[in-house]
Amino acid sequence: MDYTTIEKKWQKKWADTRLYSFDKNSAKEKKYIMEMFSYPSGANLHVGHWYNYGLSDTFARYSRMKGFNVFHPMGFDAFGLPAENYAIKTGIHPQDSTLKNIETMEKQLKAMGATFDWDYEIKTCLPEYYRWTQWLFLKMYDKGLAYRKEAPVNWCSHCNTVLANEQVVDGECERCHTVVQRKYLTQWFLKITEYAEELLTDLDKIDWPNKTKMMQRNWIGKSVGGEVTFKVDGGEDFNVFTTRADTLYGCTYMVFAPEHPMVKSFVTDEYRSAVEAYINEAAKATEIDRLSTTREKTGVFTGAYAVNPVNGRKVPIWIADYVLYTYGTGAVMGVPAHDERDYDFAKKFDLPIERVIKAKGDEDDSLPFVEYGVLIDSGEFSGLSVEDGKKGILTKLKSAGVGDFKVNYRLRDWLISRQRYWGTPIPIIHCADCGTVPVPEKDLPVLLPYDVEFTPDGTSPLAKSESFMNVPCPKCGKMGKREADTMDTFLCSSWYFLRYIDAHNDKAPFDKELVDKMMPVDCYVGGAEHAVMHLLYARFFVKALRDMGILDFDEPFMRLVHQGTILGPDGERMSKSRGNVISPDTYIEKYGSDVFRMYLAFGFSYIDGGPWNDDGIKAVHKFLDRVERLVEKVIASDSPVSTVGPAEKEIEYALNYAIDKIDHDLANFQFNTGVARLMELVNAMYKYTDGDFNKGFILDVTKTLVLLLAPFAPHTAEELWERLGKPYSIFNQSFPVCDASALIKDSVELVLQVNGKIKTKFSVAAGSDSAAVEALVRGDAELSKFFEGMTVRKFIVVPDKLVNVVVG
RNA sequence: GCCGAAGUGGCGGAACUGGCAGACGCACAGGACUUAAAAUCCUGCGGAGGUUAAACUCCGUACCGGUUCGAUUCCGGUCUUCGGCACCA
Repeated sequence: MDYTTIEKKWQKKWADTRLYSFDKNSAKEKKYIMEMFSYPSGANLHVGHWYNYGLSDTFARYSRMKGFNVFHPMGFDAFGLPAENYAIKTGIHPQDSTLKNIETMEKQLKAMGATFDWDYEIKTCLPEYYRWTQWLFLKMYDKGLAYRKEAPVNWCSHCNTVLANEQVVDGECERCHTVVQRKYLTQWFLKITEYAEELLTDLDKIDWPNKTKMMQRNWIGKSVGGEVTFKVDGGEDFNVFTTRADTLYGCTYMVFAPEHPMVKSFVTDEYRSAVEAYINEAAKATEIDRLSTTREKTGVFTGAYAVNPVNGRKVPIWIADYVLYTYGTGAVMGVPAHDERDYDFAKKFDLPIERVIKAKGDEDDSLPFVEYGVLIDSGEFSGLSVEDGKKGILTKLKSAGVGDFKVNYRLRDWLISRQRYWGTPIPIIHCADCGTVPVPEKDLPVLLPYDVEFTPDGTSPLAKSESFMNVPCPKCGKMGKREADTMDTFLCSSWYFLRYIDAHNDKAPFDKELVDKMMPVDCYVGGAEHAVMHLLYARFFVKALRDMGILDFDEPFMRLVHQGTILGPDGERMSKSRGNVISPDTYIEKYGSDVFRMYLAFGFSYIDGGPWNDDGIKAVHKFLDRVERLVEKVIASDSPVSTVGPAEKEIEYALNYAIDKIDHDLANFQFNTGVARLMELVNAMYKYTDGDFNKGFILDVTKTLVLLLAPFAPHTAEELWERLGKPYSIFNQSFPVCDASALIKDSVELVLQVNGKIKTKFSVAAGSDSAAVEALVRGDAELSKFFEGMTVRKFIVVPDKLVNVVVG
């Protein structure tokens, strides 16, 4: 078959007849299926796009044939750093390169022959979209969920610019190799931490891969403990968070994060220069390095002391970079006897180590001892269990007003400010008198000006546009300045699934009723690299919007599937520098998109991915040709047979087995085994049609075969459906239903094991109970000879599966 | 380093809740068809031993150990590879 030609033919017909146009008013049950939209980076679709979109489309087609009203939209995550960097390098404006890339990708996505309804397409860089991103930001602001505070950025003093983490290589700027510094800027945050608890508990409501839920749980990082108020000797109070309040008597020193603002106030003159030098050094280390448990601990004494509220004891205050300012209170109590990191630190700097927990029995008694035991040398609390000790100590501190029970989360608020051009402008005006003033709704969108100098020179690109920056304050009318930063692109992707549903609404981001009806997304497919950030931000957005009354459900994505990664033929991640990039285009030209898609379906376990292999694609090509020959052979046949005998029974079995399995496989994204079952069916049909056969019978089987093939190879199936004389379109047909009665077998084969080793196989009537099988085995000389003369200790029968005779 | 996964023939991969390891396909080998090749069709194909050929025996799911009548599957440990680590998206 000339796949390229028939693909063009059917793509045109599908488009002309608007076959995949979504009908909002359909009476059928809706199914919202979507893939993570793509970033319009390079010019052409990558194998990864095909793998994600092509096979999700197979799932969408299957869902459609299963009777659902499928909503399957597509769009582009069009803002972001790469386009801006490309512009800095080439001088081509991000908007021009992005829109051009989108055009190319649209064309290629259409050539894929997927069921996308392009009427609902989204491009996040267009004002008609980002206008509503701004609107949603303002809602967050109104609700008190958006606020400003100081936060560090990576700063390259040579390039005079903020660097993304990606642009920092070994602590240096990737372009000029200047050592990157931490610089503090006032930036916008969204209060995702307010939703920490719900983000954690609602994971139980959704059908997501366990590993993804686990990663989100750990990212949110709930710890139950308490806060203890210490006092700087001769200075202010400060809090530390601890999950081990029971070890408070064992606190022998205190550690502050180097960037903690209090450090400057209590450091003594004698230690000031050493502390400042350390703070500067610490500013260079990455967070990953700082959290490393094997890295040599560093730190300096500040000269100051802290007073332990439980016993009035004074302990030295140090600073060390293993304490992070962003977690807890930015200060921790050092209990070296019962914490690994504190132990390492105390050993290195020769700080006292005092044991306050003893093992319950004669367990391991070495330090650090991090197990739960019994309190010792802890005043009135000695003798208590760890659990009771925590409660007792915190209760006492609480009544004295120097502590309380507290739950802490590792999750931090979401920093959304970006000192870049190619993003959604933050709709805020800074006024000398009124402070931060939101742009009134009627003035949205705040348009991103086209003509802006975005080469890095120390300020946000937008700050350099006079016409953009200088506007009257909406409150008092005096001249103010616009916010010059843009938003993190993760904001664009935190609500696009809502906009798809009502993509052209120019009165609101979307119609509430429509969104409540269509959401949540029934199946969301995308890479595991988004397991935490994007997927957590989107969940947060939905919960925040729900609390504002903008929508009425709790979770955006009911089911989540991660596709794997297709590697280069060498087993390495595809990259231009490695020269192992497989371009789909050359294969599409040669074999067509059905063959390409079906190879991706057959050659890999969907969630694992794996290395590309040219031989595999030939195999699929061969298979589709084989299906075509079979169809032609059946149509052309004038075989006179019309009887239905054992051979037909066998085909019935093979057919229904295939329907049953393929149905299950498609529902579970197990495309590779689905194709394998199709191949088995085709093999059986070849055997059956070798010689004379019942044409009427096999013609029906062939039609069902083509229906089963349709989600995997849509163009080919549509073509074969037409050749079989069936009416357009195969995608308005129902997916075949398995006839369970054809799968019932009279007898089954059982395995006979002796001591777990297979000896032989034998047949029994299907459904025979254990007693009957045991009697049969014992009574049959051919079977019992395998354990003749031995003492049978146990006789295990697993009905319809096996027999294991345990002898001793 | 921390968090989360993965490891099965020469290769891609299969094995639903612990029950015949290797489905399906590739590669390879042999055969049929052909003047020949391609295409197509048929047969074989984890390793070692064994046999004229079979039968049969042992080993085998990264490695070490455990639970169990029985482990690719569950538990503990080790190694390797991959994803994420808050400004790539």
